[in-house]
Amino acid sequence: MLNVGSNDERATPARIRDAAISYVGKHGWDRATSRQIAAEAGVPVGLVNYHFGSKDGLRRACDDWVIERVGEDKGLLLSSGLFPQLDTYIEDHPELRPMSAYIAMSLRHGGSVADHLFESMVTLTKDTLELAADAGTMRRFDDPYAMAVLLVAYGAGASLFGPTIARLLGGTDLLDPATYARYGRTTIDLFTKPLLTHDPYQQSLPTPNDPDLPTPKDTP
Amino acid sequence: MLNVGSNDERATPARIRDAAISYVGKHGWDRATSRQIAAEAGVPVGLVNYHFGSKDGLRRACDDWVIERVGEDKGLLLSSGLFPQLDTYIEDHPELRPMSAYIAMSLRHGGSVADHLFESMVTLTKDTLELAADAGTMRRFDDPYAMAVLLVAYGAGASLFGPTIARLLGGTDLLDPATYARYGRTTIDLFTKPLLTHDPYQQSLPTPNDPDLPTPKDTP
DNA sequence: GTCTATATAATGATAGAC
DNA sequence: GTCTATCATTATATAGAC
Repeated sequence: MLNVGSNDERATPARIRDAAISYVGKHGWDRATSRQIAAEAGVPVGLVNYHFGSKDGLRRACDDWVIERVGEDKGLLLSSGLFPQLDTYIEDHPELRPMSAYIAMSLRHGGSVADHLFESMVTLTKDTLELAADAGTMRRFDDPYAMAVLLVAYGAGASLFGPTIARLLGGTDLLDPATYARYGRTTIDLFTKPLLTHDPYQQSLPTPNDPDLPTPKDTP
Repeated sequence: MLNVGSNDERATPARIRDAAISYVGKHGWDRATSRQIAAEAGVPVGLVNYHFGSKDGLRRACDDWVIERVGEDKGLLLSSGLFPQLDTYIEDHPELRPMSAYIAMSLRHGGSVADHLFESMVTLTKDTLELAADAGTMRRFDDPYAMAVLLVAYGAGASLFGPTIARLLGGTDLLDPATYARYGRTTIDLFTKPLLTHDPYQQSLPTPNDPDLPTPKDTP
């Protein structure tokens, strides 16, 4: 029987998996229940465990599927929430939105998806830095890999706290034009002119006024 | 009766609250159960709801308590996980470790503690930037508040992904000397020399080699 | 493969003895 | 205030009819 009369021609395991990705992207695995996922997929609870063995089996299947899709689709990787600037890719590919939300939720909670994604993004960023250096838009670094790791972590912070950043900057969404203008201007300001006036690895810093207030980028 | 013979002279509500902060710092509120928290506090389950009404009441009490403590102790704010460089404060004040873990968990999941902490850290960072500018160790910015917001978000990303960063940099803990040396060197490298060679708000960027690979710090 | 019905365990919350 | 015992609900997982 080939799902005659159904309003969704995908195979049942795929429907359940996609429903799980969509629901977990909104609520996370901890709050998600097998019943809710089954309801979203339009199947009874029993089928979930029939096809995936257990809730944890479903989670592994979702993680593997997302990791596979991220490996195939560079656009999905770029819109994975590791750099807020790149989230606009989703607007042209709305079918990727549930998976992007699932990835963002995975980044919050950690696990294999977060690890795999972070590493992929580091590799891509390192390559991008080299291309930018070749093109002359960016300088080169002593430790390009470590620099890519740092930049991905920074981008992840900006992405995870995007709503908070937007609110403090006077907007509701970081990608709203007025809010993003201020955000982008600040980013450019930070990276076009040196932040620190001295390199503490070459000469000692002048003593700050208040030793109890270490500068955020100070070294121990 | 004043807890005669008990091995903990604190009042019972405080014991339950501290046990909740400790347990939730490790597992998060979703996975934490009233029974586990009560067991850690050495009291039966009934007492939890007697003193706090419900699990959600206990959560509100913990959040309020942490926010209050963060307002009183600047060191706790600085070691709240929003800048990995500052976590060393915990080593001198190990009694703050459970609350620091609770704060880190709150940052992952959002909520009132995360919002309050982020805003406090922005204010402190903005003041610190001004002090550093006065001392001559840092330049000044067109939009100091937005710059503080951006730097706190970046620091939060570095903190939340600290274990991942450490692993990719060849270590196990970001604060291990060898690992932190590489991390610190990269941070200094990033902030002592300009990253971008052109300011796109003043002149157009040269076309990159691959238009599908936007540079991480590009503007829309 | 799909469904209904159920088994088993754990949860938040409460009642009542002391 | 503190404890034991229990309620009602909900979760995951499974058994068995079709």
